[in-house]
Amino acid sequence: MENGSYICAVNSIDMAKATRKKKDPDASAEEKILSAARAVFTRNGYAATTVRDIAAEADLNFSLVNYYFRSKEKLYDLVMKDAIRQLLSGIKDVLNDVHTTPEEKIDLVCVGWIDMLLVHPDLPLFVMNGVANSSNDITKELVENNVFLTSYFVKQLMELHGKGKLKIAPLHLVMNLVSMLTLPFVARHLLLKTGAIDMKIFKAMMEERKTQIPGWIKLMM
Amino acid sequence: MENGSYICAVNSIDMAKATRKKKDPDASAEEKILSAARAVFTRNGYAATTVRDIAAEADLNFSLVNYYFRSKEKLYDLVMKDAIRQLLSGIKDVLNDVHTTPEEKIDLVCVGWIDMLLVHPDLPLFVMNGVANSSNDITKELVENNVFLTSYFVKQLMELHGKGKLKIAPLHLVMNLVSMLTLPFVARHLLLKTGAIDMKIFKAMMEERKTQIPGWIKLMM
DNA sequence: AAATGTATTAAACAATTGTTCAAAAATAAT
DNA sequence: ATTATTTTTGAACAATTGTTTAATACATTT
Repeated sequence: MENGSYICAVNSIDMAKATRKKKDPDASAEEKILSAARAVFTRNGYAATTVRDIAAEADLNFSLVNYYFRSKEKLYDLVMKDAIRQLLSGIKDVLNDVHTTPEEKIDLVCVGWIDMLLVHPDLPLFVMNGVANSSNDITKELVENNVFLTSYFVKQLMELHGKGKLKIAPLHLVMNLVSMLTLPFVARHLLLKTGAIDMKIFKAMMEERKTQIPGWIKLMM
Repeated sequence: MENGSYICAVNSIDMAKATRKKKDPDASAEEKILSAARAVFTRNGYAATTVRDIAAEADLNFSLVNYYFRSKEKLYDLVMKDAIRQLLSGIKDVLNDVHTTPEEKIDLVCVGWIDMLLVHPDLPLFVMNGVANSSNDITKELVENNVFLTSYFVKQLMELHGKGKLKIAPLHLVMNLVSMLTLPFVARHLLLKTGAIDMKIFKAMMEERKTQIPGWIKLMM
């Protein structure tokens, strides 16, 4: 890293922190804060989260949050960028594989996406809120992990659509796929709080959808 | 009523500015605060909204907010309950109509729901956030407008499903319907900010989906 | 052991928050 | 016109916020 870069040297105090050597094997404080921030931000959102909440979750003095991450906002941006990557980067690889058919991609995405959401069910709502009022930094992360129009999957679909071998418009197909995969997780509190279903049934349904959604999508094709 | 209630269009940035100026001078202070609260809460959420923000939006002294509504939280509960009603009560009537077939209900719900969301595109995300950390009062409003398991529509579907005249499980059908209708609005900032599509294309696609979603759903049946 | 650098703590900071309250202004009732 | 009631205002409040800073504890290097 360019320690001596004059641009960085302007703010020497901040840079000392930013370029701090992590040779210490006991860097658990920074890690603990980051993972605590992930938990609290995801649970309560940016505005409802305090620096002291994060420190309490990490069981550390609250000054350490600013010591390691300089500000609440910078820490949030970090967490949000990770969340976006977690949400999108997985399906990005699948959809850009040149050796699989569109049908195979759909099968893989459905299983992978739902498996991921079963582990991180709050991620979609968290990211959607973050995107709504996003900084330039976050928008950049979005573009880099964008998968909706630039993927090889969509390219394959557009080719089929041009030949008349695909009924549905590619963008509608992607919308339907993402919608059916994601919204149940976003809206699950509504189902659970009203007593419509319980958590056990919800999980079972999501397991079913791993194989059913590909079938429904293929009916549209 | 319906003067200051959720007046905003799909292009929330432009419309928010346009409608912010022309406030009804004849509206009472209480009404002005309520409609201002609707706008600010829906835009920024509960925690990021201050009583002074609401008063500024209503162009009134900030003490009047507590004078008329006793507390920020009570005002928020009021707005949230209205939002839930706005979101769910419409489709509730359609789905409980004993004189229409399931197919007819699907047609009506798709048009009505998308028309509503084109006028109030921020409503789903706002309500989903509200449900996630909801009070008993709000949960009650949810149950009363619950439509997912108690509706006549689902009853019709379960009867067909029992007779083997419906392939898809009723609950999955409802999930798919609501998902395909709603998620594009929740996730639209992601599409817009990445430059995948612009607002004009988005609106056009939503118009298409009014008639296409019923077709796709019927393929699953 | 001494010196140096890093990690952690506690205290303090100004700014902002929701809420209250008494006085003032406006309106209604007598 | 005088009184009574309601509406509006501005100031004040205690609590909480993110951030900074100086002092302390710990670790590593010399």
